[in-house]
Amino acid sequence: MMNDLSQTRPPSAEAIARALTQAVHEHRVLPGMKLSEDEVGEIFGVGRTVVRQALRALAHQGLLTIERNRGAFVSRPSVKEAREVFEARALLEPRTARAAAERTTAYDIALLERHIDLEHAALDADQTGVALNLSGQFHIEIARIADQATIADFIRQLVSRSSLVIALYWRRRNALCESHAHHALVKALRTRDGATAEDLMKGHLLDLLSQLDLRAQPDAKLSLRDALGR
Amino acid sequence: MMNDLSQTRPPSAEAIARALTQAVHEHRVLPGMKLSEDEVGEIFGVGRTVVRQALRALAHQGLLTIERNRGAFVSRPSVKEAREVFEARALLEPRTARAAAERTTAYDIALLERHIDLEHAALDADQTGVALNLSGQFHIEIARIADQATIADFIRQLVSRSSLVIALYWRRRNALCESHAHHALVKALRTRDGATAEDLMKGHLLDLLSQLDLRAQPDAKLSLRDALGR
DNA sequence: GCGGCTAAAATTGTACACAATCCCGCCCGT
DNA sequence: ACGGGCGGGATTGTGTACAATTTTAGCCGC
Repeated sequence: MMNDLSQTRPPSAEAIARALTQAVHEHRVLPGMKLSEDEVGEIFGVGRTVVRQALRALAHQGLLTIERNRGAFVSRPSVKEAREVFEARALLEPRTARAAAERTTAYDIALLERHIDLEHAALDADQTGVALNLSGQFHIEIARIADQATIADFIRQLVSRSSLVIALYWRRRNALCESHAHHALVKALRTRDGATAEDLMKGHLLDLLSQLDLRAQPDAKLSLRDALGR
Repeated sequence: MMNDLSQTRPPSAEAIARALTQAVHEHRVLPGMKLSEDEVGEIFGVGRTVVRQALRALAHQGLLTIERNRGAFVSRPSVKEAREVFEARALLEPRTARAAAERTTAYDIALLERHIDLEHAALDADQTGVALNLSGQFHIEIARIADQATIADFIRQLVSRSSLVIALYWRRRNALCESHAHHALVKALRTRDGATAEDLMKGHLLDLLSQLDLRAQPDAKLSLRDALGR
């Protein structure tokens, strides 16, 4: 699975950050893995300077944790951090969904429905990682529809960390639960029903939280590099 | 006003970021100002590498805006962004204040009251910038008391941007309004009155927002360097 | 005088070399 | 055999040189 970017021009730090982010969101790179500067640089064909920019950007976003003189590791949120992520989402997303409902256009609806279709397609193809990533982007899309760039940015970070939380604490693997919740949300948005959208989002987040197992302690020692398939 | 760090060891990127952040929060460095890498590096006695880390960190936080091949500038939030900042704060802070009320310890109360004293002292000394910074930190302190690290981080960013918004859109200069609101909040926290704390915080944020003039277009071309007093 | 073009100066972007730090295996002593 | 200390290897941290880009000043022509 060669990245087509490497053929043309040296990818920018943002491009590398995006690629790594997607890999983490799709659970191809798991919490605890180390991202060596040399390794990443060689993979993407850039010097360490650019890699460091990307890694530090992801660290500021909470996706990576940089330990001085040790390197960058995919974050492993503690149980407390996991709860905090969903508590923050509970504060931000329901109201945002309500605001989105009052601003949704027909084009937005089409986009969201197409998004859900992609989720289904990924699930049918047994690409749960891809489906999970799309599922997260659905929430970001709603924040975008609400026309709240600042909040959307926060939600993006929270969804990102949620991906880590799910990787660590998810209970069972059959993740086909979300589809209906998302579909119901789209319906509420289509009918401009802000109150329902807010309630649905709140319930949806509680649902997600309830499917986590926040007792166990995470542990893992993981290899690397081939998880990206390179 | 020499920074005592420069005498001992080269300050870290975090230290530089903190110093710059404080300077911006205290309105000694104003929105639109350019932060040249060489200049900052010379001031703090470090190479550009470390400066870049600090600048990029602040950019990720929203305090600076980095334009490629042009440099780092203190962000100048648009009117829309200004509204978004306070809308995000309205979502996060009231609930957080309620949570804080239910967890406040006697030590926290003492800390907050001492904090308010410092605000008063700064105001009496006509150091409105310092007072403003302390006023912002008060909000961060409440998030810390609520024991919500994730949300506290978001609030920290929002308070930071609020400082920029105030620099651009503040209506009148006599900023002695906050003291009472903060004092009332502490009282609610002391009595473990979460509902009142939530209401007070909500009102306080609306109050702040109402004192902004969000019609005018900001513009300024500002000198630099001596604003830091170096 | 004014607009556009050109070149030089200044500033940021990137890579690389070297220093600092950490990790791990080895060795030695008990 | 086991624990502590030591040293080699590997990885990250930082400064610096050079490349790319932008900006600005100067100049010419109109």
